[in-house]
Amino acid sequence: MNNTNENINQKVKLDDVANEAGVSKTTVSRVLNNRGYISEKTRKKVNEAVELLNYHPNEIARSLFINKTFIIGLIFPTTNNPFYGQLIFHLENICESLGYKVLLCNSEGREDKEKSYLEMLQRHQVDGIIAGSHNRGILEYDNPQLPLVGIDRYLSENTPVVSSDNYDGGKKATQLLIDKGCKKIIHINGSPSLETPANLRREAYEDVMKENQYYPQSYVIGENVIETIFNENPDVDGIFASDDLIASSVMKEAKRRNINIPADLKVIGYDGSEITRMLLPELSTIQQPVKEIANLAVRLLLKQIEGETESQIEWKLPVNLIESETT
Amino acid sequence: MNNTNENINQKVKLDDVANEAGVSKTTVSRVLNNRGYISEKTRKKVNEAVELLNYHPNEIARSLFINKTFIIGLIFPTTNNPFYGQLIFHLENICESLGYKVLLCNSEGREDKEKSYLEMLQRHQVDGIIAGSHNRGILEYDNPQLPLVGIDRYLSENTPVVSSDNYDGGKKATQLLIDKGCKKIIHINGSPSLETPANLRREAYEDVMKENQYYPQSYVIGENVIETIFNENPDVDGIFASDDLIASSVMKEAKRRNINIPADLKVIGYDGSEITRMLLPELSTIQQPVKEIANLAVRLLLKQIEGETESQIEWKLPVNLIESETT
DNA sequence: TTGTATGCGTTATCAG
DNA sequence: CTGATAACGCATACAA
Repeated sequence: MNNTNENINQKVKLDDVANEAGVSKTTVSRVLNNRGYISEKTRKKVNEAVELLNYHPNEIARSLFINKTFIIGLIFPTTNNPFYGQLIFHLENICESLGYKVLLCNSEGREDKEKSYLEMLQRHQVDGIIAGSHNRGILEYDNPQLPLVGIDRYLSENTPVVSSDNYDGGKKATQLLIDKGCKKIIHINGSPSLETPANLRREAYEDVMKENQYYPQSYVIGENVIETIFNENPDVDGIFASDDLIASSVMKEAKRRNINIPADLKVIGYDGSEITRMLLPELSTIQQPVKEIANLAVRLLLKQIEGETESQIEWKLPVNLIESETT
Repeated sequence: MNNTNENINQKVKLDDVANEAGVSKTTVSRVLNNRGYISEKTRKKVNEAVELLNYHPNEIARSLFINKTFIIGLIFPTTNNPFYGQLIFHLENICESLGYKVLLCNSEGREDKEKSYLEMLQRHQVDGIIAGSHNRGILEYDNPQLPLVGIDRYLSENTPVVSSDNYDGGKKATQLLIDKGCKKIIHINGSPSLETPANLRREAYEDVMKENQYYPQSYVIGENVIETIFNENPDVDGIFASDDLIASSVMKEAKRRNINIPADLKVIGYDGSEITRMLLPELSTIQQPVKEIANLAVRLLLKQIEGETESQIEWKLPVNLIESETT
């Protein structure tokens, strides 16, 4: 007893604290978790022993017993992207404030990685998963046991999806270009076959174009799309890109071709994440309410974890048009 | 037996698989872990049962037994930053490829958060921690039991630090500005009191300036530094910022003041992360070998985890000067 | 080649 | 108010 060296070579456990304090481990557990009645004297003894031995409860053992890990899995394409970087920051932040930790998974948009991550997270007994990526939704996300929320992504029939109001965003972007006098407006987006809510950006674009008697022309992101667009449409005077990175590539290519923005070509992007706003403030864009999206996603997930049911599946949060110099 | 509904309302465990296959759970465990001799027949039976019941081993229970979680804690200021976003992406990627998962912690550079994360990670029995942030090194990072690696950050006396060759980077940046004819060069950096390896960027700057008979002038990041710099030094013609985000702010302020870059003012940053290169390609910068840093950090950590010792503490990886339009 | 019994560190039940 | 004991799901030593 009173051996301050107990913690030298081995992790100290409940038993060690109990020995040090001269009580049973049940009592120590009770002190630590504030359960039942304990005399002030033993409480003090125990706390001193905890302090002395620098004891840290083993969450793994605890998790095994209570059958809950307080861990949330996050599956997104990559943190190396302004939008996802910001989203993941907020997701982690909110989880942390609610006592949850996050296991991070960079799927790189690859189905095989996503699949193995999903499996891994289940083995690790995560309490729930928040996933988003512009992948097809074929995955085994339909385990009814597993609390799940998608961000801008349909995961399975009944899993909640949180996203910005993509349709409204697409509408605002297209309308702005039209209002600014563009006649030949082109839209760039991911493949429609991915069936993500981001498709609504395209739908809105097409609807607004038609309403204004213009011919909608959407290109799918891929090898040299931007060059192709310029080559095939020398008279293009407006481009609505479905994210800011693409918009920045458009700007770069326009510069290379000596096309003046905004005089000859107007460009608007989508996302409006902090880093993009900082590094490319001249880009007009549709800003997503990233923090609110993260917040809602976490709350919907926790509801599921706590067994509450929520009938609403789709959640759309309002976007914000940022008019800058490229329009 | 042969009840396909066993997995409806409860997590299926080893015992369930054993029952289904008509063997003991020891046998199932052996099949799953490829240990000892098993007949082809039982192996097949077991695998079928696993398939049928959609069994996922409980990593938590496994971790408890083998006293290892295969989880690495990552403590960094925020994923909402091009450099850290990219670094964390690679760290996670490399860990994943080696069978480790990562618990993500956004410290926001706050000491209190960092402290509580550190505690949390230990409770969760992570196998090791990789941390980086421009904080002071006062934390309780000196638990000799806990494998640890710092990135651009001194954590404690003997914990390995991986960083870019900050001194060489600072030298290259400063020398470039001098070579380009700048006479009045100013450096912006974090507080020297933080005692991070990034201070070497400042040291190199000061050394090179003195060598060239120029007067070194360093400003510390803070409220309105950039405005202050321009106000106090109307004749400044070169700025070396210790990261690209600051450099971009310098560019913005210069634009506001109608100072022409690079004609009247040359600017160089530090980091050269992918996103910055994409969104602000015109910025000259010192590029860190992010992937190599991540790779080395993980390998050094795993060495510690596996009990190998490594005497070298400081690891400096070569930087790459990217000359673009701002110089 | 397979099965039984034990323990990893914790919490909860129940008895004292 | 406190302590002994079982159980969480798994992997190992030891038997058979």
